[in-house]
Amino acid sequence: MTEQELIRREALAKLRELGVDPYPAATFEVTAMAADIVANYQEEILEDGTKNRLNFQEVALAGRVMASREAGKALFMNLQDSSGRIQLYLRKEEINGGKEDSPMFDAVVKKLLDLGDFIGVKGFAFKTKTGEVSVHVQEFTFLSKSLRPLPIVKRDADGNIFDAFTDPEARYRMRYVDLTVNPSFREIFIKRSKLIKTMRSYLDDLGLLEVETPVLQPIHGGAAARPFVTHHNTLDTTLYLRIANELYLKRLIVGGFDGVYEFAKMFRNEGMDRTHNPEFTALEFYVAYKDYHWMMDVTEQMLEKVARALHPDGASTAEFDGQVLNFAGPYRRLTMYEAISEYTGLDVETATEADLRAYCKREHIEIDATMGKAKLIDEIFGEKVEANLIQPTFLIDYPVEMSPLTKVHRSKPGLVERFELFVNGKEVANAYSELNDPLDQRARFEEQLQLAARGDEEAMALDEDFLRALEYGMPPTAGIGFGIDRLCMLFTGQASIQEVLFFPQMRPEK
RNA sequence: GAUCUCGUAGCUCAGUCGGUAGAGCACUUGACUUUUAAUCAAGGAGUCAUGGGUUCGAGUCCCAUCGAGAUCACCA
Repeated sequence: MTEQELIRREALAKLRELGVDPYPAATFEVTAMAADIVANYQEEILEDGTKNRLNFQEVALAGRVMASREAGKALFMNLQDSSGRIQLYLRKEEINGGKEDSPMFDAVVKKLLDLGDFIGVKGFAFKTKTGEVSVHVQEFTFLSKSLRPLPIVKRDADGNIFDAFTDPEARYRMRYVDLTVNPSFREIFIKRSKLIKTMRSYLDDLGLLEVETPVLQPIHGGAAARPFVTHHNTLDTTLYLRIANELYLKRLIVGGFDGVYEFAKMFRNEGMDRTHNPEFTALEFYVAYKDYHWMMDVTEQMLEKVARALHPDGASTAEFDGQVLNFAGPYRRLTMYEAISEYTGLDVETATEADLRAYCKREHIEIDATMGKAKLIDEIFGEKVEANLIQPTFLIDYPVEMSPLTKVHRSKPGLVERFELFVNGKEVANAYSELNDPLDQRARFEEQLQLAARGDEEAMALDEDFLRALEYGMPPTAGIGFGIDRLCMLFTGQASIQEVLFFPQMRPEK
């Protein structure tokens, strides 16, 4: 144990000796928040020059002590609650309750109270002679003793920051410390909550039903990714943590719900980097009797609402890496073929597989012999186009081979009715006119099985029960999935997914 | 998975050519009845990520391991 930790444990023991419970059980009734007092305290100066305090004259606050400045028989502290910080002013005679021999001020407050401890105070708001709104404490209660020193960040009058707690490893492993001492990171998570709340309320207004579907699945369908595998003892069977919930949500459309949505944790047993975490959050929703054109309109409306809800001035924009992204619709709609033509000059519609291979070779795009035309197109898109799609852009009409759950295009042979939304060069949503032809769906699954047989680890598994559901009949349906973490990154200006997850995956300590 | 960078006090960091481990904040003791990065005085605090090697001598050089970050690869 470090010296400072030992000192705190001794302080804990001494508090108990003095009859102060460091961890009391009783409710402490909080009646005011720090930020509210600081923002709204009012006083007036009367004609005779005396001050008249107008509000917050009986307040009770609770929080952590984040700074302490002794001044003889008085003491200033900064108290931090969930709303922010406020200065406290304590005087010996009041804290001691007028009793000469009381240990409360000299022993308890000045010696045994440490930075990071939780306290409750009662008193009245006032302005110090330097003009800072503060609370004059008349009653003081210990609420919880902290046994480890917090890496408290200091800030001077000009806003310069000292000793910022910045080590990413320590911040992610001890998010509780990060959140306590780094208020700017708190804001990211508040925005995340607001983003989800805005989406949920938009979908509720559309009349969709929020549902829950299994995380433990016997067949990991709906996407192409390596799953986490687990085992159920009673059933003695292998189960997978879901890589997607798409096939379950569609079963609910089959069952007669016209619109369903789920905010769902997904699990993919793949690499980690600044845009991938093994578990991440998706929003998926499916609406009967709609197509992907309708879904593009809805996406524009929803994201504009989100942008305005998160922007401090209610604007439809977000700033990322110096770029101003505008989420007000309509977004640019570009077919896959148009996009490639625009950024490479290639006409992929008429090009042969050999033409595309030659192009990739010339442009040093890595390919292998097993790739068909569709896969080559996808590679070229990824290398040459994707990074250019900064403002929200719908990329539409993909080759059928890459989209086993998507309905074939109503007029363009070889393509499917699919779009992906790109923002800042990254995919943030993926949507289809859902494939509801059960025979076509079976054929597509079988193609995937052939890919798997050829060694494609990410080919989609065949789900007999899902096919049975489609055979009973699914109405025409539009569906979409959003990467919530990546949206959060965009709206909070964060380059790393770890900054928008409370507890990003880390290697075990030690 | 590959490459690069990093790991020193609770936090942020310095540490020269290989020669007794440093600073600020935090902490301890004392002073101070409106301070605010409070101030002033004194003091304590370290398995230099871990293990090995080279050397008379390693925080420093070499190797391995662990952890983190970045870039790349992979990845709906």
